[in-house]
Amino acid sequence: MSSKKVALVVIRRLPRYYRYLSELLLNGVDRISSKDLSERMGVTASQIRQDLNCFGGFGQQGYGYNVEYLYREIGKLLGLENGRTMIIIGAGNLGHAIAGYSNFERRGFRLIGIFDSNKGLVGDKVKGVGIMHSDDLESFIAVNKPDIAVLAIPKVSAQDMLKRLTATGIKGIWNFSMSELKVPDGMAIETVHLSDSLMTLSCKMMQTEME
Amino acid sequence: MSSKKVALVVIRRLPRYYRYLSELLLNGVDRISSKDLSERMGVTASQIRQDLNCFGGFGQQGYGYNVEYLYREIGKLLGLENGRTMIIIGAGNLGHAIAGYSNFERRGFRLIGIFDSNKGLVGDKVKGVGIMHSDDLESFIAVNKPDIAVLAIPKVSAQDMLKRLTATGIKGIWNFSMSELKVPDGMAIETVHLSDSLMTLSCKMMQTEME
DNA sequence: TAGATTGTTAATCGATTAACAATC
DNA sequence: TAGATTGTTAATCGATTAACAATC
Repeated sequence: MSSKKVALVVIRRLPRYYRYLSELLLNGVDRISSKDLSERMGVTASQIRQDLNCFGGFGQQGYGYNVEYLYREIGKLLGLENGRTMIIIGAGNLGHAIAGYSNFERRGFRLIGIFDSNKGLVGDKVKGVGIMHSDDLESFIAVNKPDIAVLAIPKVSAQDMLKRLTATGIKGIWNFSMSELKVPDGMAIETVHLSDSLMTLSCKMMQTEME
Repeated sequence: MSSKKVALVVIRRLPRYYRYLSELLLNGVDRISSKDLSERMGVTASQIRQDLNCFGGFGQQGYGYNVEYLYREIGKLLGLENGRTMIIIGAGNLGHAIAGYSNFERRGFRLIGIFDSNKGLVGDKVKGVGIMHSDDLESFIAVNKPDIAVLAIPKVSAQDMLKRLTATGIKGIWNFSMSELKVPDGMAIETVHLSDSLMTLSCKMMQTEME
């Protein structure tokens, strides 16, 4: 049933198209050609057309793309119209920071719970969402069926937690723990490797320093 | 002088090699072949050898690689032996989370200052480092010469702040703001796009959902 | 209709993998 | 020396760019 698998490099470019289209929309632009968009984004027009055609024909020959239509279609591809709900596991600094990140709501993600294994934190509220004890995770998920779990816990507990989450049938993991987690089929994972990212910056600095 | 430029895809793999080698070292393994390492990491041995040879020959025919030596050499490539110092700009949730992220110290990065434009926060300490007012940024940099500035501020202020930082001669920017920042030659930037990452996860979920 | 611009096929480029001679 | 494994070249694969026929 599934059309042939879309390359991850293409998927990773969709959010960027989405952001640019969102801005065009805000500026009242109602149509755009791949050439025009390519110049604003600093990519080739070919790439834009190729990328979009992985998912279907959203444009019209001789006209270009309708900004609002394309924006909404890419939103659908990104699953933003599904009204994703999420829970954060780990109410440390990082958990708090993610909870406080207002941009997610703008994209249709809704935080419905925060969990921590420290009983001292239970009952506190972050952005109006209460912190619950990790022991109650399974029962909460069974009732509220969140789409995404955000892992903001130390590396050592991450693998165990993933196992528990797998059993609950949760569909997406946004992983900030250091671990290299393997997820079963039918589950999606996206890892943000902060420490790798900082080392990459440092390496880039080495390169520029010796130019 | 610079040997031919190393591809970014290769640079981005170095931190991962570094982590694996660190673990081998911890486990007392003192030599490893590209084949053995490739199996542990789930990549090809060819790729490991190609990647390493972008920077020089670190191995020995018939023997493989000395773990400690290779670990230290990759550490050098990553600039981890430079003892990088960093400042965080923006003491909101994200700034706090980054400050509290102990993994950076382990890799030789040292936080020496935090700045915020909110006078109410000035004087507070995070992880033993005091929050200063943004007005004092330039004078602080002039005296303490930090290597890296972490941008944990809203999108609107990011472009301005980058301009100020450019004037100070700072060499690396770790950017958590939404903006697509352009940096001048001689400056390195690494952007962490949290909201793009979350949308990517959501898109991956769409793909797995329809399999 | 003529002009514009897509969707798509073909050509190019770069990155990954395979193969093997060099050598420890 | 023989066996092992690198460093490096050649082959393959995939992603990007160019070109153009289809068509609005």
